[in-house]
Amino acid sequence: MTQKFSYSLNATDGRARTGVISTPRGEIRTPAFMPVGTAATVKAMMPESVRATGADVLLGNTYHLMLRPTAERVDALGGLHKFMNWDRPILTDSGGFQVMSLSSLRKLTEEGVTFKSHFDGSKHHLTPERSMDIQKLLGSDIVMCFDECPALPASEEDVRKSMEMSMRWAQRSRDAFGDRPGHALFGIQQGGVTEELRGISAEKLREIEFDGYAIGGLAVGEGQEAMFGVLEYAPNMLPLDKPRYLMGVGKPDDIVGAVARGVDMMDCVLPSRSGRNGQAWTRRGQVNLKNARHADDPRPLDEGCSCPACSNYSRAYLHHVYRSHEMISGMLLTWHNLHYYQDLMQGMRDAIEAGQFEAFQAEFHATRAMGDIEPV
RNA sequence: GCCGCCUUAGCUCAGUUGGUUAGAGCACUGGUUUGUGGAACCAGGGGUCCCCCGUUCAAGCCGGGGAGGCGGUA
Repeated sequence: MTQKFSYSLNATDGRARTGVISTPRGEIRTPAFMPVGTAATVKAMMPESVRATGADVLLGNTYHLMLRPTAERVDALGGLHKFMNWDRPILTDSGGFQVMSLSSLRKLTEEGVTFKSHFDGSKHHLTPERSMDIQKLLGSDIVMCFDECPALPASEEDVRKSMEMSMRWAQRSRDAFGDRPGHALFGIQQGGVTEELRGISAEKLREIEFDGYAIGGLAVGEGQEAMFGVLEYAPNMLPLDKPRYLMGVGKPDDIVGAVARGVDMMDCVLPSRSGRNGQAWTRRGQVNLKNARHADDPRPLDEGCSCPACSNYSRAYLHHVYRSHEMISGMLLTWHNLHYYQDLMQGMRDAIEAGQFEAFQAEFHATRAMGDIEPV
């Protein structure tokens, strides 16, 4: 018999919580950070290296894989896990984020969204039903509802209308998903930065019933203060006994703040994208390896880090290979960034289970406040 | 020696029939990235336009002289 998808809560400390999501493809320790592998790869990383950083689950993307290589081709080749050589859980975004990020390339109606491919101009119709179909073809373990992610700032009226449509799409997604043991469907709360709208959205999602609940529509221009404001109440509107996923977040301090407010899962392109662009995230904050001050620095990026970039290479080397446009630059920094993010998650899980999360946060902020090490 | 071509930012080069504060790419100095259209993007610093003389209201551009460089030829 197929193992079911389930979530169990382990420990709480304040509003922060640890738990485990069980799937037929393995367990996900929460709070979890999920590296983003949009196009069937975490850019610049081998899957075994991603795993070595401590990741339990990856993201894939409906829109991008639909265009290329197409969901049907992935299906014919044995599914996304086999295709990309990652046998652990995969969460797929529904294409809802692209409704915003590719707004100049699409038309939106109640029925769904028509995208004009940035590759060849061909038209692709994405509806809740089609998004469910694609995510099924991909073999996704955690399927996301098709929603509209509106950019902020926006008028409350626009956010309300958008949220209401996303809730109708959530029902259509639920209906189309059907009964798929071992696979999960997550609803996505919308409502911008308005508590009332977030409440209406949460109520609707709970009524439909999902295997997990995402908080969507944040980190889209509102700023950290406003986002934390929403997180003061949004997680509490969602069921206690299901995972809560804050979509698209974020920077390390966003992540710590979100976990403190009861979030269980997050994803973000930042560690991987920054890595390819010469930027590192460390315990002492953001470090730009492009900067001239690293050129003669024999010290590691972060001497407290055990990743390959920090164990085997100097800042001077990381600086050199970035400036030389060598591919290993993106590889090493992406690895470091993902390793740091996973270290951070493990640190939070340990602290929560030990009832020390407040002290952990104080230490986290104190270390960052020190700033990066002085130049040699 | 003679003939031809060239000389504009650190580098490689654009610069209309003379007309505002002389541009680009790369390099340099920084910054930004939040459910990836991104090994991306943004901003900034930097120039006796080889030198001198002339013509002109006005010269990177036209004329003369000189200095470097490249090529050809004795």
